[in-house]
Amino acid sequence: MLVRVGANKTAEPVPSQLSELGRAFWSECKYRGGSKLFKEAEPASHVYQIREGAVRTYKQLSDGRRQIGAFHLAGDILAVENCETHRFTAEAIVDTTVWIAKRRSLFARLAKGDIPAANNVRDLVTRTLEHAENHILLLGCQNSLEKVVAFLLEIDRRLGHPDVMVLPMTRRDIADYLGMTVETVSRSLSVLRDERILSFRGTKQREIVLHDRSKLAERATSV
Amino acid sequence: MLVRVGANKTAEPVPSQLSELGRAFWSECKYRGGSKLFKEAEPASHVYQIREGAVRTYKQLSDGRRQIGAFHLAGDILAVENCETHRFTAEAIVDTTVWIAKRRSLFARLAKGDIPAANNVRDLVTRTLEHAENHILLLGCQNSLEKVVAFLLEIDRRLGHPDVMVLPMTRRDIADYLGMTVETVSRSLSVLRDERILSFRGTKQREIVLHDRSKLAERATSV
DNA sequence: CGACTCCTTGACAGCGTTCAACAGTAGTGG
DNA sequence: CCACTACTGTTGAACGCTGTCAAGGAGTCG
Repeated sequence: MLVRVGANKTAEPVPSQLSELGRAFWSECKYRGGSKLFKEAEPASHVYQIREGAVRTYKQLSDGRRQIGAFHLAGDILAVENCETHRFTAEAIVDTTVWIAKRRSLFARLAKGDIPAANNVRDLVTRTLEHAENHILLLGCQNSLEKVVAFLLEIDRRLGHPDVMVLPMTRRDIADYLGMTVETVSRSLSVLRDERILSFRGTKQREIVLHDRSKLAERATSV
Repeated sequence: MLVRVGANKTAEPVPSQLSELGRAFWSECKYRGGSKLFKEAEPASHVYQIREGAVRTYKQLSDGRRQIGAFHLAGDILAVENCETHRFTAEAIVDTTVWIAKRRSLFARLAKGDIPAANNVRDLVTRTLEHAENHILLLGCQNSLEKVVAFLLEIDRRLGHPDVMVLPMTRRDIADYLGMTVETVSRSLSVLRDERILSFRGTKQREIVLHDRSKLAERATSV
């Protein structure tokens, strides 16, 4: 389930905003796809930085309805904004490597007046809020096709506009992120495929090639 | 539109978390219903504390669709979390009195190591995030009746469970907050009225009496 | 009074859900 | 290797919730 392998020893750069905190600050953990990093309402003891893989954060209702708040990809930092307890559950979508750091260590730095660290934390929280507000706009105002387009543009941007977009998440994850059903997600993707805006690579339906990003963006909701 | 009347001189207590910042910190402004406190994308120069009245914050799409992110009532503090620029528009719903303070003054305090102020700011931001995440859950997972029930319970709680709930906002505001149409909001309220869970006082449809809060809560979505 | 806004209600349509069937893939074990 | 199962994703058909359109009542303001 969870394997701590000690402080990181790789030579890769830390691709994030808290890198200044230094290597010794973090230690590495691995999670199998489907296992939880933490659960809603648990005490928030650590912050997480994704090194490889992907994580979904969600809230769930008693009858099983699930709302995914965000997908977290390599480089993303997680749970900085959670205070005493986690307000949602975090689950590895695929096998995932993360660096974790104790929140206490981080706050100790902040208390000592570490200005850059404080700025980084503030930036992270601001970005989280911004994402949530855009998500609210999407859920409240957009129709199904617009939602799927917005999702594709978001992931494409966050993956750095790759030739082939490899989605770690299932259609169900996408549906629960966009507040719709898997069937409607699938139908919307089929519409975009029929319009030659995208295609699936090979027989896998999780590898998407965007043929016309500007045409895709035209289908998006404009602010 | 906007009338500055100088530092506040009333004897009322400051009903909020930033009260320790002191009276001299704030000055009073009045806004007519419908006028804007600030617009999306404007530089964020002040923070706002509502003394009387109500404010809606929203984002708007180019075709007119509007998503209200939150309603702010007396005592609420606004725009602490906005960094360089405001990420949404804030508009007085009715005639509203606010205290405003320069962000620079607040940040100067934080920079000087004012721990209580920093904690208060962190609490405010956490609460804002929590509200946004619950809002996402509502918009993504709930049907129209559940949304209206959630709205009523939220306002009832924030007004301190009054005998008569006087809504400052229109049905359109409620609809744009819940991601539905005015007609459906109206129909949902009629359902609750027909079930004797609530009634309208007098001929005004903005004054609501909750007859059975536990029955109302049963209709709510449970986590 | 007329013009306007706000709200409710009815009729109807349509978007998205629900239900169902089916195909493709992956994993497991004989 | 194949059989079997579980899971994932797509597509079709029908239903129903919610949006759209329309009408009308009630309150407000000049």
